[in-house]
Amino acid sequence: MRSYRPSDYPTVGVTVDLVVLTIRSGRLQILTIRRGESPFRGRWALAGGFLRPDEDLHAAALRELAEEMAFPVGSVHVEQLGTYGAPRRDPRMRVVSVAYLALAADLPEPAAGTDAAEARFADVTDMLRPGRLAFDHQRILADGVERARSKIEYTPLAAVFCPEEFTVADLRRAYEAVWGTELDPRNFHRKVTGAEGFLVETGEITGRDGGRPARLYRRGPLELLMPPLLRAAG
Amino acid sequence: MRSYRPSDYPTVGVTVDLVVLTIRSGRLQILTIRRGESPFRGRWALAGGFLRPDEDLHAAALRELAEEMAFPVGSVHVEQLGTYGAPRRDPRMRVVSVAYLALAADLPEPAAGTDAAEARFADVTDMLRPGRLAFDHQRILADGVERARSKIEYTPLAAVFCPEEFTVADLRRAYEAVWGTELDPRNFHRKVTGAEGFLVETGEITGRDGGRPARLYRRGPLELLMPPLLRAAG
DNA sequence: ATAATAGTGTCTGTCAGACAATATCTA
DNA sequence: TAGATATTGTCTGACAGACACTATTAT
Repeated sequence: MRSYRPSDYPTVGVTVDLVVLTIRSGRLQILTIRRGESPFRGRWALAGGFLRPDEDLHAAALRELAEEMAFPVGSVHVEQLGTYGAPRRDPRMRVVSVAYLALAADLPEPAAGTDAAEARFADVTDMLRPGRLAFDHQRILADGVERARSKIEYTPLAAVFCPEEFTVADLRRAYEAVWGTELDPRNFHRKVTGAEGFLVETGEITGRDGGRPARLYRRGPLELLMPPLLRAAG
Repeated sequence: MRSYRPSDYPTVGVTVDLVVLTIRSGRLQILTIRRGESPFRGRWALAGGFLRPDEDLHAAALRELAEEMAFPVGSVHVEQLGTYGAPRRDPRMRVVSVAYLALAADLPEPAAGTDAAEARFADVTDMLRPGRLAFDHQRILADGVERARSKIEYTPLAAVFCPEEFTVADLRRAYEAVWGTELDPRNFHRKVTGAEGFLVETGEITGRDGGRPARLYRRGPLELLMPPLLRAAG
């Protein structure tokens, strides 16, 4: 029925929840907020909040991100992940949550928001275990991680996990962290440097490690990786 | 802010809208409903309606589908497409629409719903032209078509556009209709019959056309096509 | 020298696109 | 017979995984 009298439908709260992924210490990590109020008081949850009256969904996601992070929104990738609206997923009232996926390079320590007691990054593998996250956020996180894992197969998006200038090895370690696999450095190198437009050489090289210096690259203009990288082995 | 007093946030209507795609006369077609009331009265729009109090999002999509179609829900693929919530996308009130994508074999003629004056299938290429659809439904349709086009690359989903038993040529014509391209029948044949689990032979053959009879197949258990089919040429 | 990391070259198997050739029907 | 469609076979080029090998640094 497409009639718009408010009496026709119940009060529904619409929130925007965030799956914020980054790589720290070589491991894929997720931003979590410790809840300051009931239900699930003291438990960890995804960042999120209510959609505001005149706010687009995407804008709400960016706002939530900025609230939690004191954030340099430049090099962050944000995309809609999916919407979760099971009738009793929030015990207090009907809530439909639009989840967003955010991927970013090693972020500054999070700043706790208004009514969130605490914010931190936690290992994704840990938070994917049952009972670690409030509400249905474990499921949302699982969907977000799977989206990230498949998206870096056919887009150059893994570069957002790296600093502005990065080596091929940096990029490979980002893939390894997200996929949880090991890749052959030589085949990986050949593949990504051979993909026209994926990487742009800066002309500079590193000199810090105990090996041959590596060239530095920036993200190129390529948006779609054809053929895609394969998760099994690189 | 994650506090749940109703005064904190505005009234938001949540609807579920449907991009129902099928193939008729060799062309990809979309289910459209002629609107019976303002705004956009008399214009065509996607099927859809309000989420009910105790209803899951996916269940709402299936209900809308059944309402419009008098539907055999068996061989239909339904998945969430995305959520659209720009502040003034509906001129009357704030509406957040969760869009679903439904793919089905040649469907029975649609049955008009409660307050929809009329329902019909229309060519997708036609409805993608500006101004054909009400609200932001052109954008939602475009997203749905792109999702379908990419999804049949790496899943055996194109088979839902075919009858229960179908020939390799039937399947190829489904791909051609969705992608809007022509595929080499010989390479296509080799590819899909060679993909373990994509197709299961029924043992029967056709005899109706003016050529060599073709074997009949059913959908196999395969869920992910590796390597994927390529849109450019098959 | 040895360890460590960066990068190149090469081999082999698989699979894509192209298309010739064959099989089996209708008219 | 000609025409249409189904199916198989074959050729060639591109690219994957595997891995030997060279290059350049730190210790």
